[in-house]
Amino acid sequence: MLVTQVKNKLLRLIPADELCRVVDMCERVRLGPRQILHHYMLPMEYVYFVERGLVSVAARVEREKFVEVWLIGSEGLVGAPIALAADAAPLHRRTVQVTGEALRIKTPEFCGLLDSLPHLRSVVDRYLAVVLGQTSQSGACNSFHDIRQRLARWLLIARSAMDDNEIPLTHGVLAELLGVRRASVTDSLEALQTDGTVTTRRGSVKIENPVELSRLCCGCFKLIEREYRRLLPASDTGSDARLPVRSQPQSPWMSPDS
Amino acid sequence: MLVTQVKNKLLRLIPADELCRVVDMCERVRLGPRQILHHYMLPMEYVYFVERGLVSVAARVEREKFVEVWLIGSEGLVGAPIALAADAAPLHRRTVQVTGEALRIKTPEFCGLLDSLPHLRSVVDRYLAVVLGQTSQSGACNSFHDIRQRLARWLLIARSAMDDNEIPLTHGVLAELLGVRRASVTDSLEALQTDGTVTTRRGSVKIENPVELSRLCCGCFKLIEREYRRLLPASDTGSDARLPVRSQPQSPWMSPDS
DNA sequence: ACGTCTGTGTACGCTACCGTACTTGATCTG
DNA sequence: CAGATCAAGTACGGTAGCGTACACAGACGT
Repeated sequence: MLVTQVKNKLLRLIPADELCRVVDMCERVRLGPRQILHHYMLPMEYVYFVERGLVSVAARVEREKFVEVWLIGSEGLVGAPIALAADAAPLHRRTVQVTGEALRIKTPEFCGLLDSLPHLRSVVDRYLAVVLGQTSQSGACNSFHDIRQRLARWLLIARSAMDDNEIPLTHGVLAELLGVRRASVTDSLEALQTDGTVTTRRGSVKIENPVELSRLCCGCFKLIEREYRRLLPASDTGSDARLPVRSQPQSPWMSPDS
Repeated sequence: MLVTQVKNKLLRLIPADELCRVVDMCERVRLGPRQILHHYMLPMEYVYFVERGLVSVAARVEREKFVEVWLIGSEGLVGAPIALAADAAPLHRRTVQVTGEALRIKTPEFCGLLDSLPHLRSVVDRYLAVVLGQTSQSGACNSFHDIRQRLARWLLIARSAMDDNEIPLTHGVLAELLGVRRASVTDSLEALQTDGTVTTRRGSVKIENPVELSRLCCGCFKLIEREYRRLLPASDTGSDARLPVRSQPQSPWMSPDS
């Protein structure tokens, strides 16, 4: 598999030698519509570095009723909590929401790589910190902001995760993910459309004006996005990104920048 | 400091030799009422192993308006996300809600210990997995269940965190934490009181019947509690528990300052 | 072209929860 | 003991979001 074709942003943050080791053990798979990558309360066979598409992680709140808790696109990894405890990811269900593809690797092999590839470990750890921030901020947002703002936040996060302004999902699916009525989504989307920030077609929402949308949204999105950028700065130079020097094994603590 | 007097449940899960190394670098401090252990967006100077009392972690949802995202008692650690990235914990504010005491250690020294004490690392990792589960489940719960159920969940989690049926907080504080009106808390508590599961005094709520309360609550609490027990089984023997460890201490990578 | 299916617009009554604010009761202070 | 302060109970109108339901429209297969 050609390393230079890897699109996953976490993988693109690790140096070429480690990247090769990882990619060698991966297989490229298609993420089919509504495919369940991980069932609720079952062991996780693979972890997936998403290359294209969108995967949602949802918590069970009732018999056969799930609400999304975080979102994974090409900036992330499906199954990251495995890195914290090999048996650590059973509360939630991972479902493909937008088809695409991913590099997948068997869980035990992934754990092995984490132990031998320090940059991979570091990137996954930092990604987990972002997920925790994103999830907790969204959770607070859920209990405080109205549906319109939460929908705006969701669309903006999805846009970042997919690197695409077009989000091919129906109102019904969006409603499920947000844990609200389908009709509420329709109403909110209409309002956003009136503001000129999005347009809708049957089965798809397109973000026309992200900047304006982000202004209409609550502050939660900006906090989440800033956190991602702070902990996982984008590598624009591909797999040859300059990588941070390993140093100061005694004290990796650093003071946050301004 | 006497190692045998350590009450923190995470510390009690690591073997005696590691425990001594940790405790040697800690100082025992009092957690005063309404004390802010970590301000929003500022570097974290210390991490705290809570020995008694209750600390809440809250996300900013508006100018000077915060909503709780998770809860820490003697079963946990204030500042755990530091273990994922030394600069990883700035989105939220940590406030003492119930006075008590804690063992605190300077952040850089904590990071150093993580790299040299594999059992400590393992316990903290697993605790982080629990926090992620708890936070995400609560977030979903926030957008789906009514105030009464969320209050019941909160009380049960607080009870586990404090190991005490008496939760010395006013309705006003509970309302702040849940992100709802003070009057709504009064109403819900009254309902729970009618059911005979709790009693209230001025400035305090006592759980009279945890089993029944947990039945009235949504399923979210049970999921959260089960996850804690699964990943961090209680050590009745003090310090001889065996949890899996990472094979390689490391992770000194720092993000390039931007 | 046809019926069929799935997605979207819209409506209606209902309830949980909100903002506000006033009253009563408990605790502290001088 | 008197007065001040803070917690808790209660009330009331307003509304966001709910469940349900139905009609219409774009897409699709035969």
